[in-house]
This record gives sequence, structure tokens and C-alpha cells, in this order.
Amino acid sequence: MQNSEAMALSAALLAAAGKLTQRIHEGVVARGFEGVRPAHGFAFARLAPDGATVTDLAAHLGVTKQAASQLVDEMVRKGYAERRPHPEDARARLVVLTGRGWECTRAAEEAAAEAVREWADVLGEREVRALGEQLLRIAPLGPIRPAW
Amino acid sequence: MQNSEAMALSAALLAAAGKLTQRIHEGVVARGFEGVRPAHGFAFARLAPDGATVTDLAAHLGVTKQAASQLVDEMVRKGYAERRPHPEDARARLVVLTGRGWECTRAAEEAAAEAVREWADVLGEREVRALGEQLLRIAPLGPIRPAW
DNA sequence: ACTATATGGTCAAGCAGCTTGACCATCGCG
DNA sequence: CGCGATGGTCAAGCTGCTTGACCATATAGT
Repeated sequence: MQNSEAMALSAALLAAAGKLTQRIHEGVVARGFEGVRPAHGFAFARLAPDGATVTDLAAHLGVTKQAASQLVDEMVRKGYAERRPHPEDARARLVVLTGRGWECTRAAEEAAAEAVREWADVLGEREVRALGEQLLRIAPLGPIRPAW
Repeated sequence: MQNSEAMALSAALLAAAGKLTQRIHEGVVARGFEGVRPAHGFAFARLAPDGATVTDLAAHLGVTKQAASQLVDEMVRKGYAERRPHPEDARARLVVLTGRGWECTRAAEEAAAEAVREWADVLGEREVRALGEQLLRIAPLGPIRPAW
């Protein structure tokens, strides 16, 4: 494989990722959730199961805990999350999604599904599934779960 | 296809793109080009063929021309590009890569090829090629040419 | 040819998101 | 109990981007 092919593949991958991010964001906004930035999506994905602490969130977002705390501030201010006392550690605070936060998460899922469906129209259902499997083998998607 | 599958595919795609960006950046730094940020790569790709104007660059980066101009300032300061008078328009200035700029571009290509080769080790040469073709059909990669 | 408008580019100021550094409260181990 | 480690916040600063104003040149209209 030549460098030029690698570049074409890389460019296509980055372009596809950028396009997807944009499409999901537009879809979320179109469903009535304003003031949400793509970066929030990664936070939502982390909070979704059972909530998380700010430090936990920071580690998974790859930023400082101060930055993560500011992000949570914003999400709280916009009604997508709230801070609750941590049940087992009086120092910590558990950040959990509100009802609206869950709605927004569902909106993001729908938007993602919409974009993927368009790919299926181009590539065919079978190819899209194969694409997903190949990508998962390349990017194991362990603790990160970047989401929408 | 269910929403959860679409989310898994989306997450994998975004994770792969992030990983690739990181790998290329590391590879470029390892080859001795410091102070280069991933965003510069998109600029390099645009400048590479024949140079470009600041306005042109701005359009393809999706930022204001002021931001593009600042990016060019930085690239000039670091020795990767230079501004030359435009041969046909006295208002415009043609931004072109310096020798070091070209070297950096080649370094980025090598780093990308390295990352892609690792994918080939996991998926097989054939699958990687198929992956590239599928991605190109999804993200037509028209005027953008995001590169490294 | 002459004015008017559009276009390429820069300068300046401001803002948003992140960082570093300092600090307090609580945990958990010796 | 005492002390280092950990969760979190406050404050200040930096960087990359934006908006707004402006100048120089190009291009179109009459």
C-alpha cells in the first residue's frame, strides 16, 4: 500500500467523522435541543448509564477536571444534568442526566441512526454492517464510548 | 438496523478518526516537526498543490479569513509557509509551502501510512482497501481534501 | 473614463474553552 | 489519630476563534 492510498483513506475517514459529527449535531438541534455542542455528546455517553463523578468524566474526556467541571456547570445550567451527593463518598458528587438529558441522548441516537441509514442507502445494509465491524476491530472502543 | 447499532458504528468511527489524528500527530512530532497542530494538516493539504490565498484557505477550513490569516502567520513564523505576492491579483497574496513545509507534509504521509499499515495487520490488506473505498463513497471528499 | 460596489487582506478587541496553580474537605491507611 | 492521597472548586491566564472596522485593489455599470 502506497502513502497516497493511506492518505486517501485517512482523509476519507476524517471527512466521514467530521460529517457524522455535523449531522448528529444538526439532528439534535433540529429536535429542539439548542446550546448543545458536540463535546457534550461524549459527556452524555459517559453519564448515561449510572452517572459519573467529575474526575471520572475528565479522565474519559481527556481534559482536566476543572474543564470537566465547567462542562458540567454548563450542562446543569442548560438543564441536561444535575449534581447529586455521592452515596458512598462525601467528597464526591455524582453527576447524573436529567429527564431532558435523557431526551437529548435519545435525540442524538436518532440523528446518528438517520445518518447511518443514509449510508446504508449508498453502500447497502450488508456493507454498512461490515464497515462497523471493521471499525470496531480498528478502534476497540474500550472505556471511551465516545458516542454520538 | 437499530439505533444501538448506529451508535456503535458512530462511536467506532469517531474513535477511529480521533485515534488516527493522534497517531499522525505523534508521528509528525517524532520526525522532528514540533509546534504543529492537527489543524495545520488540513491547511497543508490545501496549500500543497499550488498554494492558496488566505480567503481560499478559510473557506476550506470552515473558519473566518482572520482565523485563517492567523494560522498562516503561525505557519510562517515556524518556517512551514511563506506569503508571496499573487501573480494575477495585486490585492491577494499567495501562501505557499516552504521546503520544510513539504518535508512536514511528507512526514505526515509517512505517519498516516504507518497507522494504516497497522490496520492492515489487523484486518488484512484486502479489508483495508475495501474500508477505504466504502469511506470514500460515504464521504465523497470533494473540494475538502482534509489530509493527514 | 469614473464612480460604485465587490473582494482580498489586515488590525483590533472580545469571547469561549481550556490550562495551571492554589486551596479546602474528606477519605483511608500507617 | 495523623498524614498523604483523592474529589472538587475558585481564580487567573493563555490560545484560537469570532465580530467589527478599515484599507487597497479589482470589476461592473453608465
